[in-house]
Amino acid sequence: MKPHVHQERLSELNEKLRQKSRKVTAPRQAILDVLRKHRHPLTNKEIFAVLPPGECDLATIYRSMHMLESMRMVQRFDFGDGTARYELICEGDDGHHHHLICTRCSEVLEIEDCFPVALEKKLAEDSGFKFVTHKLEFFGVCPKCQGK
Amino acid sequence: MKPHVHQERLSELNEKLRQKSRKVTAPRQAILDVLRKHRHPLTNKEIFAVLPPGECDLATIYRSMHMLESMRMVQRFDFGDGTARYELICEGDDGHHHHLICTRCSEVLEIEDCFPVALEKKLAEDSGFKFVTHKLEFFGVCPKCQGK
DNA sequence: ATGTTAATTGCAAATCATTTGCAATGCATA
DNA sequence: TATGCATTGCAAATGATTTGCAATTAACAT
Ligand SMILES: [Mn+2]
Ligand SMILES: [Mn+2]
Ligand SMILES: [Zn+2]
Ligand SMILES: [Zn+2]
Repeated sequence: MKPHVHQERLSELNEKLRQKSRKVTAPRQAILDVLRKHRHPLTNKEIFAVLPPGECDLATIYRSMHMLESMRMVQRFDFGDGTARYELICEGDDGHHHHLICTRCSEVLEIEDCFPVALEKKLAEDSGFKFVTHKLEFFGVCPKCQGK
Repeated sequence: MKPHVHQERLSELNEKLRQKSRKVTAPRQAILDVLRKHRHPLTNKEIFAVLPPGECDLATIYRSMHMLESMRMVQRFDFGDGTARYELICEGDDGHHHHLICTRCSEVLEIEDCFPVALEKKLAEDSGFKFVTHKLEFFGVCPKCQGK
């Protein structure tokens, strides 16, 4: 890959990792590179499949995603099929957003709007709950799949 | 259990099952009885635990829930912990609703409001998707758990 | 009431995603 | 370069769910 891209990523990684006595390793760099190239959430197995053979063990990907999630570098999503998906969190973004998923071909649309924040507040007040968040995903049939 | 309750449930079951050459069996009746007694979603294991020993195999519960879901007698929910939960669908209801779950003690509050229907329409128009639905769950810390 | 037949069940083994133990390896810092 | 702790690969363990199959049973026609 291009050196400057590598450097850029590395320094960004360094920043966030060094503070927590975490190491910048080849597997972690490789995983972040994969996530960079995709705009939609990926499963661990998908990341593993994209990675050059022998580059990184699947168990390492699982461990890495947990770590990256805990340090807010990736956001975890659940499409209801029993498999976790992860997306890189962009600069100055909290990662919170939603998707519209085709139930036939699994195409994914990124959804910018986030409604329930308003409802969230109301819920928190009414229920006495604090730190209220939500998970929301939309499902439907995409234009291509509507034919049959 | 009381005879008339049994009859009531049995006839309701009969109605829905007979049409599809499905059988009214003891395990299915027992499972529905358990769901009747609970207002919040239950996992298959929870249903299994409540059932009298030897009443029904866990695999049978899994199979029954699939069937009951396919005939719209139960609604499946996903709280993001990798375990499916099911709730009985009441008469004249489509089962669609949401929850507010305490991330500390797992207490569940049923949420009546459903926002995203409006957003759903807009999404469908903008994207060309059809049959758009959504899954939405809220998470937070309940009053009891806020102490520490 | 009894027989026929297809649906259903229990049980064990198989799957699938995810986690974990542990010895070997590799980063960060002195 | 040496040291120490984080990290990795690999294999085995877990936990939820599914599945194959022979035995059982509900539904319905004798
Ligand atoms: Mn996304
Ligand atoms: Mn509910
Ligand atoms: Zn949102
Ligand atoms: Zn809703």
